[in-house]
Amino acid sequence: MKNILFDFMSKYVSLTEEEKNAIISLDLFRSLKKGTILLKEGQKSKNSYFVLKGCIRAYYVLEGEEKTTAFYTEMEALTPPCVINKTPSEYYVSCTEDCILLVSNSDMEAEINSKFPKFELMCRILSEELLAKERIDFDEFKTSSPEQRYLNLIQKRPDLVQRVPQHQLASYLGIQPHSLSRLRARILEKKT
Amino acid sequence: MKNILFDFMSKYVSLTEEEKNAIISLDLFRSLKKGTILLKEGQKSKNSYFVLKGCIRAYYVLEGEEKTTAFYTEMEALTPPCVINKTPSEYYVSCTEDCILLVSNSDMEAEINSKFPKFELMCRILSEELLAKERIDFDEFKTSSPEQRYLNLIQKRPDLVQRVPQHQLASYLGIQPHSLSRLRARILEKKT
DNA sequence: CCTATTTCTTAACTTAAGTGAACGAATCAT
DNA sequence: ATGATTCGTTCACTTAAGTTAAGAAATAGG
Repeated sequence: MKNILFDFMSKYVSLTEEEKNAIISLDLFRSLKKGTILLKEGQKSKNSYFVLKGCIRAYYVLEGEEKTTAFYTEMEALTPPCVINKTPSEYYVSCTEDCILLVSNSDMEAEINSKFPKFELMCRILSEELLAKERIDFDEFKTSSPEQRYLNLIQKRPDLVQRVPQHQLASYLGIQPHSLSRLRARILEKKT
Repeated sequence: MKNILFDFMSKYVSLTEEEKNAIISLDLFRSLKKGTILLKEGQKSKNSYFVLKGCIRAYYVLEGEEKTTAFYTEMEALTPPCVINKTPSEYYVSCTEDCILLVSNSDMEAEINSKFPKFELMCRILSEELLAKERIDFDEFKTSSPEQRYLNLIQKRPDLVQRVPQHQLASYLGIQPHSLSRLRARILEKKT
């Protein structure tokens, strides 16, 4: 697991043994069971998550309905908006599978970053990349139909379609579960 | 104009006179006429934009149609994905009004950031904030209907509805111009 | 293993968005 | 000023998504 992390980080900065040890000594690795809730609506939190194994999802509860808006799988990171804005969380985060996560908190990050400018640099580059990616995803979403979005998802994250329940995928695609069922049937018919 | 910039920056870091002078000496301020194209599809660019006055928009040309996906107005910043990913741009950026912009390039930013760790810190915080905001916007988009999105826009960015052509707003809302017209008529009827 | 719950699909109906055509209004270029 | 293009609205029609209800399939818990 440590190697997976350091491989990931090496894409951004090269680390000395001292720096690696500093990270390990923080003791950030956590094993969590499927269904574990990491963050609840209304809660204040300083925790960020990096998925080493498994899948976590962010979802709102609106009028009693769960609305899933994001999945984070291997090598993906989530710092919930409530951590950045220091406000109570608008949404829930839970493990959709057994997970191994890196859980860090923002105070600790600030300390590490001021001690190792290299980490500060890595965090800046990483969040710039994530922002660029998020904007492209948003743009694609805006400019395509539900059907195109589903076909696009099959191409780009085929694993998600397999490992995640349909009704969670539906709201991720911005539609009702019924519509996703119908849409899938429609696609199957076209193929034949 | 310089004051507007330094007021903005002061929310993130406090600057010494030396640092302010370093920024001014970079000579980043640009006045641009309405209609000026800042970035074209296929073009490689290292430029980021910060809007001091006016409005710029990002749009794709898909099957001959312009699809506007974002507007940036006063105090908003755009670093196009092509700058981050070092790839040819997927979209266009143009001025929808006469603008005063700060135009910086990524090489220069890297140099400044390594010289002044304070700027590195500011950039990290800023992009984390923008990422959090972008995710919330995306979540809201996913979980609401075109009509709700339009009503939401009137609340959150009433200026946009005034200063930007309808057909550009439409694709920003993820719908066809015709649908926006109809939707507006529908809302007016409900009110009476 | 069996029941209870959740999840997924299908179908019928309603509502809204996509599409194409037509028209007036606004804008732009000459 | 005027003719041409672009822009916004309206209408009729098509297509797809929202909604409600019902039942089959899968899953979880005892």
